[in-house]
Amino acid sequence: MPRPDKGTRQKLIDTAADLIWTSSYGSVSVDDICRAANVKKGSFYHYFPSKADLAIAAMEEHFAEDLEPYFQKVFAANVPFVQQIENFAESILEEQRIAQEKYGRVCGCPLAALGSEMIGEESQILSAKVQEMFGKCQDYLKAAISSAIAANVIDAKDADEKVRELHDFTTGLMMMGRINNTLDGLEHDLKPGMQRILGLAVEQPILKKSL
Amino acid sequence: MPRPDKGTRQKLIDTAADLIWTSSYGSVSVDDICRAANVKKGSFYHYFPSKADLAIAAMEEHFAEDLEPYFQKVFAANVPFVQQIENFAESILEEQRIAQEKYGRVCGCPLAALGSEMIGEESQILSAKVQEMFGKCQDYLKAAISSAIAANVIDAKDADEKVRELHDFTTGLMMMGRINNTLDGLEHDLKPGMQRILGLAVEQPILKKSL
DNA sequence: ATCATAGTTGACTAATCGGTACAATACTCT
DNA sequence: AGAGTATTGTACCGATTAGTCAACTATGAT
Repeated sequence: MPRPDKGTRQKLIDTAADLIWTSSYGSVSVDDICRAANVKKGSFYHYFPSKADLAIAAMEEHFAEDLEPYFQKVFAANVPFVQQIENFAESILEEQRIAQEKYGRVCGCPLAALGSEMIGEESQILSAKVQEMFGKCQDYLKAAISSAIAANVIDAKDADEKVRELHDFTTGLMMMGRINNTLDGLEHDLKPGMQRILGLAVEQPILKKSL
Repeated sequence: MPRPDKGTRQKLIDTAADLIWTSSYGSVSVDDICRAANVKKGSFYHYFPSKADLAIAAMEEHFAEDLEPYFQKVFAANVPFVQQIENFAESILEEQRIAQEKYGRVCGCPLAALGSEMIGEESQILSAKVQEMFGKCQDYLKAAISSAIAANVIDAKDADEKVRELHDFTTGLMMMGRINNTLDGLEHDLKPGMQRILGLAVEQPILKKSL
C-alpha cells in the first residue's frame, strides 16, 4: 500500500456532510463538494463511485462517530431512566446549538432532512439507509424504555408506541427548528414534552410555586 | 381579453404540486412538470416567471383551497374543543390516506418537506413562504386553544407553547410517515398524542376495561 | 373585417449536471 | 534506484438544467 489515503477521502465526507446538512442533497453538486474540499473531481470518483455513495458514507460516519457514541453514553445502563431522558434532551439541544454556532443557522436532523428529500423512485438506496439508521436509533430508545417499564419506573403498555412518540416528537421539533431557523421550540418544549410522553414528572422551568 | 386562460395555468399548478409533493422540489425539473402537464415550456414561462414562482403559487393554492377550509371547518366556533381536536387529528389522517391511495405512498406534510429542503442561501423566498403559511396554520390552533384555556376546558399557562407542541408533534409524525412510507405512526399516535399534550382525557383505543 | 392581444409553440441558449478517460505524479516496497 | 501502484489533475462527455425568444394562432372588441 503506497500512500495510506491520509485525508482526501475524509475531507470529502466532512465537506459533503456540512454542505448537505446546511442546504440539501439536491442543491449540492459534486463540483460544489470538490471545490469546498479543495479536491479535484478525479479524486472524488477515485474514492466514491457516485454522489449517492458519498452521501451514504457520510451518513454512516455520522452515525458511527456521532450518534452511536451519543446513545451509548446517554443510555448507559448505570444511569437512571429519568436522568437518561434528561441527558437525551440535553444532548440534542447541545448538538443543535453547536451546529447553529458553526453554520450560522439551525440545521435540524440531517437524517430526517435527507430522508424527506430522498423519497420518490430515484435513489431508494439513500432512503433505505435513512430508515435503517432511524431504526437503529429507535433500538436504543426501546431498550431504555423497555427496562424502565420492567422496573416500573414508568407506566406504559407498549414500549414501541412510546418509542415512536418520543422519536416523532423529537424529529418534529428538530424539523421545525430547521424550517423556522430557531432553537426556541427545542429549548422550551423538548425536555418537558419527552417527560410528558413518558408520564414522568415534568419539572417546572422557572417558577415552582403554584397559586 | 381574448381567451380566458381556461386550464393551462391550473394544470401546471396541480401537476407541480403532485410531482413535488411525491418527490422533492429539487428533483422535479421544469421539463418534468411540462411533460406531465402536457404543456410546452413556452407556456410555462408565459404564466410563471420562474420555477420558484410556480412553487409559490402551488403553495398558496394549497393553503387557500385545502388548508384554510379545513381549519375553518375543524375549528368552527360552535364545535366544542374536545371535538375540534378529534376532528383535527381525523382530518389529517384522512388527507394522508387519500394521498397514499392517490400517489401510492405516504407523502407527509408538503409544507414541511419543502421548507426543510429550501434552507440555505438560495430561494429564501420559498422558505419564507413556508414559514408564513405555517404561521397561519398556527394562528388557527392558537385561537382554538386560547378560547379553550379561557373557558377552562384545558389547563395551560401558555397557549403559544401548546400550539408549538401540537404543531411540532403533528409535523414530526407526518414527516416520519413520509420517510418510512407508513401511516402506522399517524394512525396510532396522532390523536392520543394531541390529547396528551393538551391534558385531555385520552380515550383508550380498543379495550375500555381496565384490570 | 380588422386589429390588438392573450395564449401557444418549438427551437434555442449558456451553464451546469454527474460521471469518465487517461496521463502525470507521488508514494511504498524491494 | 527502480518497479509498481495509489492518488491526483485536466480535459472532456452527453444529458439535463432553468430560462429566452420570435413566430404563430386563436379570440374578443370595435
